[in-house]
Amino acid sequence: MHGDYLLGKKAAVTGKRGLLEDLVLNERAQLVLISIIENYIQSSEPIGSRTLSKSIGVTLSPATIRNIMSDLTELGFLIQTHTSAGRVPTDKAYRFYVNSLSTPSSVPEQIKQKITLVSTEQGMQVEGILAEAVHLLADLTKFACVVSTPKASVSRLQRIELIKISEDRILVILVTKAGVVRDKIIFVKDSHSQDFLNSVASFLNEKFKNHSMQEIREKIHQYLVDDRNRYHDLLAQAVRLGKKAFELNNPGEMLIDGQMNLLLDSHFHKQSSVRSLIEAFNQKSEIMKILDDSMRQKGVHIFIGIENDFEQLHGCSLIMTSYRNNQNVLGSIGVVGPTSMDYKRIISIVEYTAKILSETITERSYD
Amino acid sequence: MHGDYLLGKKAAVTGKRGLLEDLVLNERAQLVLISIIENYIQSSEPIGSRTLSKSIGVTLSPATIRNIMSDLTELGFLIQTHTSAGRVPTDKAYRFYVNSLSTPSSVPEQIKQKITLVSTEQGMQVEGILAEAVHLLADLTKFACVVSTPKASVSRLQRIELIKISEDRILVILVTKAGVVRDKIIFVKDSHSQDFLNSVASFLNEKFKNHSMQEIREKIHQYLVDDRNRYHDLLAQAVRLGKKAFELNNPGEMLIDGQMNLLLDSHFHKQSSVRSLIEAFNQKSEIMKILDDSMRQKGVHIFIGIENDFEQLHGCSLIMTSYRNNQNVLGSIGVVGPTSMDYKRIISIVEYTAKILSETITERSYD
DNA sequence: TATTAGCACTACCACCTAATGAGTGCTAAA
DNA sequence: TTTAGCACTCATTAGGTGGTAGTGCTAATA
Repeated sequence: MHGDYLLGKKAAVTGKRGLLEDLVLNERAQLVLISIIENYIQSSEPIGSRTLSKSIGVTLSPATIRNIMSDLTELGFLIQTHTSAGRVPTDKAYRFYVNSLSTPSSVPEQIKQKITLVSTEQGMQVEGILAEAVHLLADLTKFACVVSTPKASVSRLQRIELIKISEDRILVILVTKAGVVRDKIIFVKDSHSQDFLNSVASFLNEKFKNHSMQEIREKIHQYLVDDRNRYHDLLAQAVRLGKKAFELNNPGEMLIDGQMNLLLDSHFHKQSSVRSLIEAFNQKSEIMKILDDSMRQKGVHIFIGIENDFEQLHGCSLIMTSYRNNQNVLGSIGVVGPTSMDYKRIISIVEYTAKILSETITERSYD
Repeated sequence: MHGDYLLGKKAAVTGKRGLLEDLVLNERAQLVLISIIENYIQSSEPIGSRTLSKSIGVTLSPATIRNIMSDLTELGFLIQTHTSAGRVPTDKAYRFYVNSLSTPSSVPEQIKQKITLVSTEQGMQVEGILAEAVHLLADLTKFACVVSTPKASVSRLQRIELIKISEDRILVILVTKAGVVRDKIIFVKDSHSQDFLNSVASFLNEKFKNHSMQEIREKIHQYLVDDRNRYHDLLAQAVRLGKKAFELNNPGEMLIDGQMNLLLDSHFHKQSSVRSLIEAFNQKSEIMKILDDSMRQKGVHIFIGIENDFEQLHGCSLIMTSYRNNQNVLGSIGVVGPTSMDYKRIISIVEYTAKILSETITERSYD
């Protein structure tokens, strides 16, 4: 048993592990661990002491490395698939590795050029831009990629339009500040003239322009409970139609691309993991939750292995980040891949894609 | 050599094969062939003479069956993976099988109920209905399913609306008779007032309501080349804006669902076929072509193996059919699966789903 | 005391072999 | 025309072998 052998001074003095574990590994152990991880990311094969002793920069004999490996295994950073096999990093190891990545690596110029292409086409709808972005990301990373469409509740109103389609149907067009156009049809009992609908629309526009859908719904609710408004005909009708128009029936959507890429990856070859991947992508709501969470905080979010709450994705790592216009965070975009992905590379690509996506959407926004 | 042994009377008299080959197999040979196919569809394993002699209805000794099989092999209906293996049906056999399916089998009540669910939700956009339909189809068949959105060119105008979004941007809303709402933003040099846009829109509505986009584009082109119209200011502007508004920039889209289902199928386990499937679904335009073709003719279209023109899909069979409202064929929907799929079952499900989809969309149409 | 060399041991892997069995084609008898 | 019988083929499986890449432990070394 080597025990304290790996521990840095802090831990050696206090004897504590737990939360401090990252600090606890001495430099050489860190070097070995990172080296194993990077080798494994490249080769996808268990790393042995001899192999490592050659590829590692410092001169360390296989035996020494074995000792270190043995301790790392005991600390839960490595596992062996069987007695006489090399070591494979655990989720914990990847977490350590990702935490140790201080300087974000830059995206190669060649890839940057590919990503910039998204923004060229004019007049494209926001959904089209998102679809192109997620497709591009899937193509570059060769993993599955997801993007959520701009959240209806946070986006602010640029304009509402009511169009009489038939006696009992009204087409509602909502244009948000972010340039997203949403249409839906509402059903009414009494027929209204187009002129009347125009007045209602201009009333709603005046009242609610620049407010978020969330706010609008709240205000409408207030109008509704205030009895005084009953006697003002236009107002009453406007509120009634507005309630339907702004009702949240769009549950927030997401686009997926490159799901099949995952199945080329050797880590997902087992029948069982294919099945759970299929289930995962069928049940979009769970992935949606993760995307939503990533919207709330800044920067890139990384979920390694079991760190995400969705059991079907426990064999995967997720790299998520948000995109925005210059006013609001709109949605998020990210990658789903094997835990042994090349984090440096993928993180930087996701980050850069989100940046370009944000710029492209900002250009089209009305703020 | 048994040669004529299998041939029906017609062929025995004339000695012709070629196009008549279907007629050429005598009844017993047909029975054997169909039995092999149905067994193989169930088991996905090469069928031997002994197995077949048990499962087949008529009493035929393995030896007899071997003779028949031998001839069927020679005629190109069966192949052997190796000398001592059972027989596997060829594309030609499936074609024969599908042609021989006269009475379309009915969909089980249980599945019918599932399919009817699509139509329940009110106020859903057409795209949403399509997405649900294709998802359902993928779920029921456990294969990949595709659906094309209603073609812009054939759909007829219900209403156009022009909304000033900013000084140089106009939001165009097109509502088609089928209930599809398309929006796009066009860029203009000179600023127009909303009032002016309203006049333009009502002019366009009056002129073009009920016309197909294709027709409208042609008419606009005529206006443009007619010099007399230059001096009519509203008309000239209307035509200019109309040209942009009706320009076909929406290349026709399609939705895919259940791609990953294919990878559970044993026939696609090889690396190479996974790769070509990924390519196939990445290059949507080719699948789009097939969907488009299926729109032009009535009924269910079946492409077995190499019968479709898209090389990446030569290992697959496609079952396609169109959906419509009560006026027009709008698009098509179908399944991509292994050549050894259960044709009876899949065909009936595709047919029924398209029927329900058509009904649902007809309800929402404005004709 | 930390490191390393040496050694016994383990388990996968690739290769071979032989036995099994499901399938065939051919021939001769019913 | 059908079928029984037989020789043959070849994929698959199980068992056995040597090689290899890895381990852990111990003793020697710097």
